[in-house]
Amino acid sequence: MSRWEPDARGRLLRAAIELFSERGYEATTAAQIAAHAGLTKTTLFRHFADKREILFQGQDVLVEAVKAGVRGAPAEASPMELTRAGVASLCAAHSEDLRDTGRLLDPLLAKTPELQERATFKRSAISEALQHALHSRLSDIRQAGLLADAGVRAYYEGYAAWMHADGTGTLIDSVHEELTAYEAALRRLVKDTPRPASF
Amino acid sequence: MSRWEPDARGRLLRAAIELFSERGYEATTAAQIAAHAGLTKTTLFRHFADKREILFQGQDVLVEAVKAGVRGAPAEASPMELTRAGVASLCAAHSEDLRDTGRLLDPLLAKTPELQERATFKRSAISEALQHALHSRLSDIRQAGLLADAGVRAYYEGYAAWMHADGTGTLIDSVHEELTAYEAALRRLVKDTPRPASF
DNA sequence: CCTGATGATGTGACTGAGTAACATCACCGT
DNA sequence: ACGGTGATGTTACTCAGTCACATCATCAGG
Repeated sequence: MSRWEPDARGRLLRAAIELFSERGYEATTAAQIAAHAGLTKTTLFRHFADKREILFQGQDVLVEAVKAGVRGAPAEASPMELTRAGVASLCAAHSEDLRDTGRLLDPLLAKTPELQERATFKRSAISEALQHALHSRLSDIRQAGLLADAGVRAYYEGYAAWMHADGTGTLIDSVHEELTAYEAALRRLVKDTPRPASF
Repeated sequence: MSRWEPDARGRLLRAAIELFSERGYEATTAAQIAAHAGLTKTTLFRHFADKREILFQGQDVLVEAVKAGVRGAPAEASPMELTRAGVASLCAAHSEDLRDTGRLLDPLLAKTPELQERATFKRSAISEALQHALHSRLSDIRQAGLLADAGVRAYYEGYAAWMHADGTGTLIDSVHEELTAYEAALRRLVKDTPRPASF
């Protein structure tokens, strides 16, 4: 299977992270990334649709994972449990070095609006997938939307907490914890809000 | 105040919409847009940071509006009422021809991923602004997040409904209606979910 | 061991987005 | 009339991304 140097995509990812971290995203040329990975600009764009996509490769997997997670949930699952199943499947879909990669990616995202835009788009794709999956099991499209938002929030914030933590906790535990907190916040919200909230 | 032909930004917007609708986004050159508006490519990029931004000009106003709306809400307002104040202010921040512009923009967005990405980014900017504004009045950051998501959902869906409707209803009514529906969905969600929603 | 098919890569040339330096021109106040 | 200011035009440039074509490493089969 493997001819030439294997794992061109992985090499390009590492090269991109390294160069972006040194010189910044805009100051790094696509040709430089390719050369640093022992390839050419043309080959780079054979693997990725554009420069940003190097860093966000494999996010499509997450969209599929979240759908599969909801689809695979037991028939008697409550709306919240369906959401949990979706984000749990999301967590399981990652590779092991996500923590290290994430730690390198995080500061880059923080200072590069162009990358934030792509990250936001990927997040919304996951959110939409989760919403549609939930909708097919819930009938109420608005509940599906609210749960999708809550689930994706819990996922991203659980991920951030897990990434920055030194401990040996797992991603999925961190996300579950976050989702539980969101569920509680939601309960408090409804309880404390007067019924006729008109105007 | 007005020298030369006035309202360069508006002319560029109309030119862009027209050409994008005819030939598509990618097939339209920045120079063509500029020429169609009686300007030059350089001048176009003096007004807008990039090609997409022509269509999304003025969205910064919305971010400010949502902040101001929450800030201006009465001290005794409930969380849901704060959210309502934010999105109401959002609705009020629009120009009158939004309906027509939106109807032209909508099909473009539907078939141009590059534009969807920017639209998603703008939406997330509004959502973040709403969340921060709510957080400063609510202390619970997770409630702020959930409410921001619900509010922005109601805003965008209310907007879509209002835009496609032939009637003479107002934007704010459509959005309020949507937000009420979301509040109801939220109540049902909490009521129907068993308390120990673990696993 | 040769040979042709296949698929990943390289080369060179091209279009278009976006930038920058410098020149120009319309208006406005004096 | 005159000078200042700000919006625009001109020209040339870098870089992202594309395309047609050439190359080369591997593998299957003779």
